[in-house]
Order: sequence, then structure tokens, then C-alpha cells
Amino acid sequence: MEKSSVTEEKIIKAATVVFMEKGKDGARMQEIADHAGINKALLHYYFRSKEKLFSKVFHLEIPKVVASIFEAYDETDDFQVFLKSFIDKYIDNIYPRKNLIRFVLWVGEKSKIEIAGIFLNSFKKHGFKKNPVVIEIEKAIETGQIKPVDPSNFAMSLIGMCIFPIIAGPIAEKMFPGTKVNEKKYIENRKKEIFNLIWNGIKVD
Amino acid sequence: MEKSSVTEEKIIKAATVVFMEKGKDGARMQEIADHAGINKALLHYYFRSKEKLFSKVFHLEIPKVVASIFEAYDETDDFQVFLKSFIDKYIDNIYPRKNLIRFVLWVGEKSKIEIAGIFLNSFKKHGFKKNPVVIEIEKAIETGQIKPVDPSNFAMSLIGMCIFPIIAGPIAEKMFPGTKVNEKKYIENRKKEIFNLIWNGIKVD
DNA sequence: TTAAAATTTAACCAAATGGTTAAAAATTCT
DNA sequence: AGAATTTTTAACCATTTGGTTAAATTTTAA
Repeated sequence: MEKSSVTEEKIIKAATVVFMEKGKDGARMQEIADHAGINKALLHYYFRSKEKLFSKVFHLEIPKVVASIFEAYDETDDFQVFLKSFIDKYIDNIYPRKNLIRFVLWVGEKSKIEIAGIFLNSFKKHGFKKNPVVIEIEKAIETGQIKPVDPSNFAMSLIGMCIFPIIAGPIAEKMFPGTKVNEKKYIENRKKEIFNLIWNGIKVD
Repeated sequence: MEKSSVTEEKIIKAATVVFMEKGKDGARMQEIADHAGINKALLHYYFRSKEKLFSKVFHLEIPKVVASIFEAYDETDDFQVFLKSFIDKYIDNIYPRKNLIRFVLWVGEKSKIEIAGIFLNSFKKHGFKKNPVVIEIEKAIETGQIKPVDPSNFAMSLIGMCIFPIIAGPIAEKMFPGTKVNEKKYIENRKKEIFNLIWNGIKVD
């Protein structure tokens, strides 16, 4: 690999860390340069402006949020198996990416960057036209494995339950007694609770 | 009311809007002053620094996030009724506060401000020691109205399902086909889907 | 009414920040 | 090797930003 692309990668990596940590406005070009082990002029040589660098990072990172869904996705005919495995893998995937997700959610609303295209591209790259979880749910309904819920809404609920405690972090810990987002035991237990709630509901038969 | 407190209130209101829109670092003191219809010197006369002003706003706004739970809370002996009503009111409450919630989630992680105390105070003010939803769930389990789920986890799931589509906004719309977070029809339907999923699960009996 | 106290403003300041420049150092290519 | 090209740096610049100051205006109260 040529030196140029090595440096460019170093910059993007550093910028990603700093942007995610400090936000777009809180991030300092100098800090990004320091983090990448280069000086500010070089940083501007590679990326003319903060805006351009930010846009680059944003476009590279969004697909990773999408990807975490595909990475957790395993095709099976047994929806119960699929669901259990998806929750397990998805939470494990997003956990180390919580900064990224918080960042994308925050910036996705505020920034003027067009995100629709980025998302669709990301889906296409994985060979799907839409959310694979939605597809899997539709399949399960058709084969009579689950009740006829609205697939899109169900997928939203599923992702919401997985993501919320992770992005809410310290807020969630104060809001809900016993929550310890950083303890493996809590996370493992949460996976089970999510599955049980979705699968069985809370109604007493 | 004296002029001073009127001005102070104007400033806080303006600061809240601007901070929520632009974030802590993106917000400009000048913009806050303009928004409040005063000049920058006066702004600093009332709040010595941006940091102090921000802290004030943050401490005033967090309780409102907590409050949206209490506002949606109605005590009943019938948990099914409680759940339906809670989902309905809670979503209606947080919807116009989505900027605030996104802001608190983002800043809550990044800012060094101690949030634990703010939360506990906020609970106390409403006469509760912990999340009222959790209390209601515990009651319902004791009276055998619902299955013995983990109350805290269940509450987290409930809140997560309600909050996620709202804070995810445009991201959610791309991720899940058919989602239109700004349409009343979508929101009303989502309320029903959340209730049904929680109550019945998806297992075919 | 008038002096004291509080409020409001315009002009200013120092520091920080994004960005530039021109030259030096290192690489690449013939 | 050595000219051309790319990479790297230090010093610099213009603007923005948070914050100050001192004087003018308005309000309060005796």
C-alpha cells in the first residue's frame, strides 16, 4: 500500500474517533491531526476542510451501522432460532459501536448530509433491497410460524429494544434500577428478556 | 414578576432551543442572545459563562425527560388498561420533546455533569423512589395479571420501543420500509403494534 | 425629585480555531 | 544518479468566539 493511502487511512481513523467522541463541532482539527500523528497542514492537504473530512467519515460510518444488522443475520427456516441468534449477535455487534450509533443518530438528524442514499447503497451492497430482518419476519408470517404482526413495526421494536439500553447508557442506569449496561451479566440477561418478551408477551394465558 | 427574572427566563428558553438544536459546542452565545432578543454582554451578565448557562439548561431539562414518564402514568388496578394508556400518553408526550431527548442522551454520555443526582431528585419530586412503571409492573406480577418478567428489563423494553422510532427519526425511516415518523397515522398505528407485541408476543399458540 | 441601584448597550480584547503558504524533506521514476 | 513529484513541516493569517469593560439608560425607592 502506498504511503498516501496509509496516511489517508490514519487520518480517517483518527477523525472517526475524535468526531464520535466530541461531535462535529466539538472536534478540533488539531486534535485529529495529533491523533493521526501528523500535523494540521497535512490534514488539510488530504482533506481540504473540516466539512469535507466530516462528510467522509459520516459516509463511511453509516454503512457500518447498517452492516451490524447484516452481520447478525443468519438465514434459517426456524424463526425462533433466527430471533434468538439475531438478538445475541446484534447486541454483541452494536455494543462496541455504541459511540458510533449515538453519533449517527444525533448527526443524522442535525446534519444536512443526505442519508437516504447512503442507506440504500448500503443495503444494495449486501444484496438486499430492504432490511433483512423485515424479510425474515415476512417469511415467518407466511409460513405461519408467528402471528401476523406488521413486519416493519416489529423490526423497529426489536432493534429499539436492543439499541436503547446501549445508547441510553448512564441515563438508563439511573432510570431503571439494577441496570448495569457495562456488565456482561446484565447484557446476557437482557438478551434473554428481550427474546422472552417478544416471543411470549406478558399476557397470562 | 420583576424584569430580571423575565429576562433570565427569556435567556434560558432561548438557550434551551439553541443548545438542543446545535448541541453544546455548535451553539453560539451570540445566537442565544439574538434568540432572546438581548445582546451578548447582558447574556454574560446573567450567566457568567457558556458552561454555566449550559449546566443550567441541562439541569432544568433532564427533569422534563423524567417528567414525561410521570405525566403518562395513571394508577389503575388493571395492568392492561395501564399499559395501553401509558404507551398512548408517553408517546404523545415525548414526541414534541424529541430534540430534548436526543440532546439528553447525547450530552448525558459526553458531558461531565453528574446526572445521577438530577434523576433521583426528579423522582423524589414526584413522590417516588424509583421508576413508577417498574412499580406498576411489580404490582401486576404480584397480582398475577402478567407473567413474572424482570420489571426493570420490561420497563426498559417498553420505553425503548416507544422512544426509538422517535429519536432515530430519518434514520429509522430509511432502515424500516413504510416508517413515517412524522405522520400521525403511523404513530397511532405504532402505539397499537407496541401494545400487541408486548401483550401477546408473537408465538402462535 | 433625585440619588442609588439595577439594567442595557457598544466597543473592545485575547485566545482559539480553521485554513494557507512556501519551503524542506522524502519518494518515485527514468 | 538526479530530475520530477509527492509528502511533510513550521510559521503565519484571518475570522470567529467567549468573554470584558466602562459608560449610558432605565428603574426603584426615599
